[in-house]
Amino acid sequence: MNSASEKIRVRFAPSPTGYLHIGGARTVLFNWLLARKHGGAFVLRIEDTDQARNLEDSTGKIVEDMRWLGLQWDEGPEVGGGLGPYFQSRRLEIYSRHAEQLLADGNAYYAMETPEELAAMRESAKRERRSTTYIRPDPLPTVAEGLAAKQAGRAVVIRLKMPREDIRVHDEILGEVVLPLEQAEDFVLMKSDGFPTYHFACVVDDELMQITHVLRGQEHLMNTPKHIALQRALGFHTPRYAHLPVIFNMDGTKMSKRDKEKAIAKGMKPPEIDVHDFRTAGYLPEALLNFLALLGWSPGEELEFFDLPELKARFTIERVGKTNAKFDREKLISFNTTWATRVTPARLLEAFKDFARLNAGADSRAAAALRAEDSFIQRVLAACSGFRTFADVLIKGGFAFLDDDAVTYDAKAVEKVLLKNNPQGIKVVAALTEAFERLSSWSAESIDSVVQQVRSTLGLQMGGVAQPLRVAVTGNTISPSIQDTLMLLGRNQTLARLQRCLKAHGQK
RNA sequence: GCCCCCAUCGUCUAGAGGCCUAGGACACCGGCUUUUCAUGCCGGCGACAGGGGUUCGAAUCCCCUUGGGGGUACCA
Repeated sequence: MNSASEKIRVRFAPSPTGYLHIGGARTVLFNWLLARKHGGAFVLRIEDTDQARNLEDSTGKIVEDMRWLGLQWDEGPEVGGGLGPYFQSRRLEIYSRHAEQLLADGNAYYAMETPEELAAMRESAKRERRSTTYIRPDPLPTVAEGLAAKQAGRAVVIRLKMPREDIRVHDEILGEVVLPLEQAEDFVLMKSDGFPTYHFACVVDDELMQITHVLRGQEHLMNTPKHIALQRALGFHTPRYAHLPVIFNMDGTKMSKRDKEKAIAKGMKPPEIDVHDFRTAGYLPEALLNFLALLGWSPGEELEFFDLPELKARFTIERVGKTNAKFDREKLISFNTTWATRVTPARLLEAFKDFARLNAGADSRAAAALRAEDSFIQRVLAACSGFRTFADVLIKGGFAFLDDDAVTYDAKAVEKVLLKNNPQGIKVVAALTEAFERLSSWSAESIDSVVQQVRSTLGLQMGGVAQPLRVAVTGNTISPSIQDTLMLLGRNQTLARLQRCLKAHGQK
């Protein structure tokens, strides 16, 4: 899509209203890919022009999520660049200057309708089944009149005089899109608070930051004619546009932060929506990225797994699809399971520690894991292989990080496995304890021989021995194989936990 | 309401007129493995929204219908 001579410059322009949304992450990824693919530049620009919606430290959060994904920008917050500032709130003079030019050229005008008048216009438009709501004043207020009104304290905005013609857009993904301007109206450029609207700031900044390709969500498609009209009025060039399909929930609703609140209200576990949610839930960025890439893009071959370098090598805008996609969490989980076995042990360790840090405040096992030796964490990870997310590692292997007396017993497991049948399980635990006390060497083989011995002595099935043992040392019915479980604990800890269990649940 | 976009298995998709009795992956179902939970391996089920054209021939091109999505702000 690029001529060889053109240096590609793309941007991601989020408004700082919270964490990076999963859909935004996909947009970041595709922009990053396009820039890296062609040796271009990836700009991060913060669109903080809505004073009411800006959230404290939102930029910091977005930046952190992008870094976690491994999608570094070349210009923008924290890294600077020659075409800044990269926060729109710090570019106010630039927008005013361009607004004045538009006013002077007669391409824009001051408008002074009150909110009530605008509401009335909307009403009548609806009644008359018109698509345009705003009616251009005739005659237009002069600049002098606008200034005077502003001076008098009235709320005054600046609107663009839209040309009366259709606008044809060539979209790199959608193809030719004809947008009849019959229904486009004179939209606001400068708000009465002196801030530019999104449309205005976006067009001015894209020009000044020399953006060549605009890759954004399809919800922006209908903004494009406005932007093109504005570019023409300003004498700007028009970048190439590519509108990405939208990502939805499996039920077809939009993935929104509101889903979390709704789930909580219903007493259910909130779904992951923001990148940060997936990070906290124990997903690998490798898996998330791979999954996201395949949401809207396809390599055209029957290949499924890609890391960033491979993605970079294969990505082309031509292979981005037009159809909206649903976010299949099951498939993401499957990707995560696979990626956990594809990354190096060192990388897996690093990712797990990141997860543990994020969860240390809420989960004692995560906190305990942070105090463990790296090599020990790796042994736990290996013993839990096949896990879905790191959250499952905590469930299955968390017992290994805890101090012996910090182990809590699951009431149901204790009842079912230890206490039932006057108490069958406890007797097994007692027998095992004695046998293990006599065992001097501690290996998977010796552990296994003891378990087999006790099993045949008591005439039980394997499960009848392994489960009581598992509950006794981990407090629960889920853990790695019994040999791995005991190897992780070692002889001393195993014996300590067995004795503690007998003390807590055994017969006096 | 008006404008715009989209349309292949439940989901993500391959397919750019004959290679298609439509391929892959996830999910699902069945089997194997098994000391818990998972993983892993093998097999199975499963789609071109409907109707008209164009063509020797259409999932692929055109039109209509239907369905889904987006826009219609002094939000971005």
